[in-house]
Order: sequence, then C-alpha cells, then structure tokens
Amino acid sequence: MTGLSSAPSTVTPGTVHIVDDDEAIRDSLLWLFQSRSVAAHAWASGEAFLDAYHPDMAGCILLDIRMDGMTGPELFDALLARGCRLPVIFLTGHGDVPAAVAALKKGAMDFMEKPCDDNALVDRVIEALAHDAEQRARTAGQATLAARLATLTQRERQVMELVVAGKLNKVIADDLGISMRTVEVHRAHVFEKMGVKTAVELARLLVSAP
Amino acid sequence: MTGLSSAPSTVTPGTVHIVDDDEAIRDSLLWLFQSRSVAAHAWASGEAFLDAYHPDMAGCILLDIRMDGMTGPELFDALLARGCRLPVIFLTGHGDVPAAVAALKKGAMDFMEKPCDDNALVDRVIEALAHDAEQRARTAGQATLAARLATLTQRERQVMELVVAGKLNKVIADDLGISMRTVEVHRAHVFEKMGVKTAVELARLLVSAP
DNA sequence: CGGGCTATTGTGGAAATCCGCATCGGGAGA
DNA sequence: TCTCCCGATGCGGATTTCCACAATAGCCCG
Repeated sequence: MTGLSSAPSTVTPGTVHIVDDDEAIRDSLLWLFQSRSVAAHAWASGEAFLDAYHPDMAGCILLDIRMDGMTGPELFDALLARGCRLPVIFLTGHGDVPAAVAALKKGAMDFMEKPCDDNALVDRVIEALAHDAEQRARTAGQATLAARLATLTQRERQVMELVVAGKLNKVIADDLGISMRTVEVHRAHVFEKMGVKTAVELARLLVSAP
Repeated sequence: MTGLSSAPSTVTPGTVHIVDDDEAIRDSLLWLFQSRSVAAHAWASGEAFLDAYHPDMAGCILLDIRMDGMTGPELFDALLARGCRLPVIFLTGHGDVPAAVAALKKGAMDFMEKPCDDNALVDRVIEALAHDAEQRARTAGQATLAARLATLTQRERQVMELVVAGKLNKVIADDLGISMRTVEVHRAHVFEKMGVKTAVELARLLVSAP
C-alpha cells in the first residue's frame, strides 16, 4: 500500500472505445493504448458502435467529430438518449467553439484538438476510465437499494416514508388510519427487507441515494 | 400563486457584472440588460472587478476573454482562488477551442462567441442568475447548519456522531466509556441545539449536507 | 471568590419501541 | 378447494428512550 509498484502501470477497469472512420487513425490510436496497457477497441462508424452498444459496457468513448454517416455529436446524442453514462472524449481536427461548448455542456468529459499530445490523451482516457469505474460502483449500490425497495409492499413503503420523515409510530398510525401495532409490523418488515437495524440507518440509506 | 402576473417579466435576484475593457460594448450590454429589467453593472477591467469583489455579491459575471491587463481567464482563476461561486459566462470575439474547453471544465457556465444573439445571451444570463440564487439558498442552509454544529461541545459532537451512526445509547455509553445517563443528557443537548426532535431528523440533516 | 459552563452520574417514572404469539379476512395461485 | 401472502389487530412483556429533579467536580471569567 506504499505506492512503490513498478508493475504494468495501470490496471484498467474498462475499455476505451475508439470511434473514427479513418482506419489509419484507428490503428494509430489502438497501437497507442495497447502500448500503454489500456484495453482498446475500435469502431469504424457511429452506427457500428451504436449497434453494439449495451448498457453493461464499461469504459469510455473516444469520439471523432467529423465522420461519414453519423457524426460524433450525433452519436453522442443518440447514446445520451439511450441513457448511456460512459464518459466521452471528443477528438477533432478542426476547431469549432460552438461544438465544443455544446458537447461539454451535455456532459462530455473533454474536447481535444488533433494533433494532441499522446501522453495527455492517454492520461485523460485513464481518468475517464477511472471515473466510469467509480460511477459504476455507485450505481451498483443504488441498484441493490432499488431492488430492495422493489420487494416492499405498498403499505410498507408508505410506512417507511413516514418513518424516514422522523415521525413516531403513533403519529404514523394516526396518519394512515391504522393501529399502532400494524405500523410496528410493517416497520419491522421494512427494516428486515432493507437490511437495517434502526430507523437512522434507513434514513441514511434513502437520503444519500435517491 | 397562480402565475398570472404580467409584471416586468422577470424579478432578477441578482446583478449581472459585465467585465469588458471596451466602453462601447459595456454600454451596449448595459442597455440590453436594462431594457430587459435585468440589473447590470459594468467594470472596465478585471482588476477593477477583483478589487470590488466580495463574497456576498449575488448574481453572475459576463466576462470578455481578451482584455488589456488581466484577461478573462486570469480573472476567472483569481476569482476561483478566492472561493467565488458566481456563475461565469464568457464572451469572446475570436474562437479558441482550448480556451473554451478549459473555461468550461473549470466550471464556467457558458462560453459564447460574439456577435451572439441578444435573446440567447439574456436567457443564459437569467439562467445564471437563477442558478446563483438557488445555490445561494442551499449554501445559506449549510451555513446555519455549520453555525449550529459550532455550538456543540466536543463531547456532544462525539455522541452525535455515534447517534447518527445508528447506535443505541447503551452502545454509545460503552464506546465512550461513560454512563448511559450521560449519553442521554448529551443527546438531548444535541437535539436541542440542532433544532430537531428525533435521531432520524438529525441523520437527514447531516447526511444531506456535509 | 462566586457564577456560569461542561462533564458526569443517579433515581424513578412516563412514553415509545421492539417482538413473539395468536387471530381474521381477502386475493392469487396450485 | 386449500394454501400462501398481505394487511390489520390485540395482548403482554422486555428494552429503550425521554425527562424532571438532584448532585459533584473542574475550569474560566469578572
């Protein structure tokens, strides 16, 4: 844990997906990343990547702006529409301020002009991969939370909300027009299903995530 | 409350600070915003604005890139270094992708090229003002929270942390090596000072903010 | 030196929570 | 039809929380 490792530099948690219609550039980028132990995969068009895209894909996207067929920004929009959260780095040969601003405001991670420094590019990609891995871990936590929430009954959910709102059982019983004993039962079920022991833990789960 | 008001369009919660070394542009922008009922103030240089800057300033900043003396990006950096959270919109005559990317990645709200559409510019400024007002409200809440936290004793803070962690009084007493009764007293003090009635409310306060 | 604040602990009772045991009615599925 | 799950409810006891009253001790300030 002292950071003295001299192993193959970075253990990359995902793949950088290169989308460019110029084969020479694809090959050159593939070579660059492979030489730095970063897993890379190239696609010859936006359509090709879009067809292959699946929400489980981990990594990041290196995207050319001007391409035959679907352009980089068009692919970006299409991916966003499908809920894709992969970090995107744009690569472009011809500076275009409005395009750069639009891309970054939509959430692109970077917008670099070719030719750009290999080291800078690799660094940015590694950053993007780390960002995706981190985000993926967070999302996984939220998914298990959502799965647990899904097992709750209607009533249990209602009771849970009031419990998390800090209300006492007697108040909850009154609000819902049921007996205190029933509230206690639902409350206990909620605790069990959500895997917590106290109302405070439950509140923390729900306040930090949704 | 039904939104039928036909009053002077938008009630602006802050001032747009125009920073530009060209007097003609300053006057033109001042006229534009005043004609739209947006409070505006102009500064002839980055240094002038920086001298006048105070954390309590509310509103947003409209910033020219190329200026004599301090440039737009330099002023932006100086403001960030002082913890300024005002939304910044850059205005530039000469497209420069790296500058735009750098500005947006540092948190600028927009980067527009002159000449730009008056309506679009005013819309973005109003957005920025609203964003600042919202952010300011959030920060105010956190400030009162911090103020309350500051009134807590060392011991009270320790007890609070364990309470928020979901532990029972007896466990807390054991952890701190004190009697349960003492824990109860501290706990009650914490509730009173933090203005809450239950542990759940306290947990929500602390989980959603820090 | 007295007063105020902090930390500590005790007693004892009221209120609330936690739980096991038992019952009842209704709807979904084997 | 019989069973399983959900919602609702009651009883009673163990545990915990909430509080008022009371007291001791150290520390800092005027």
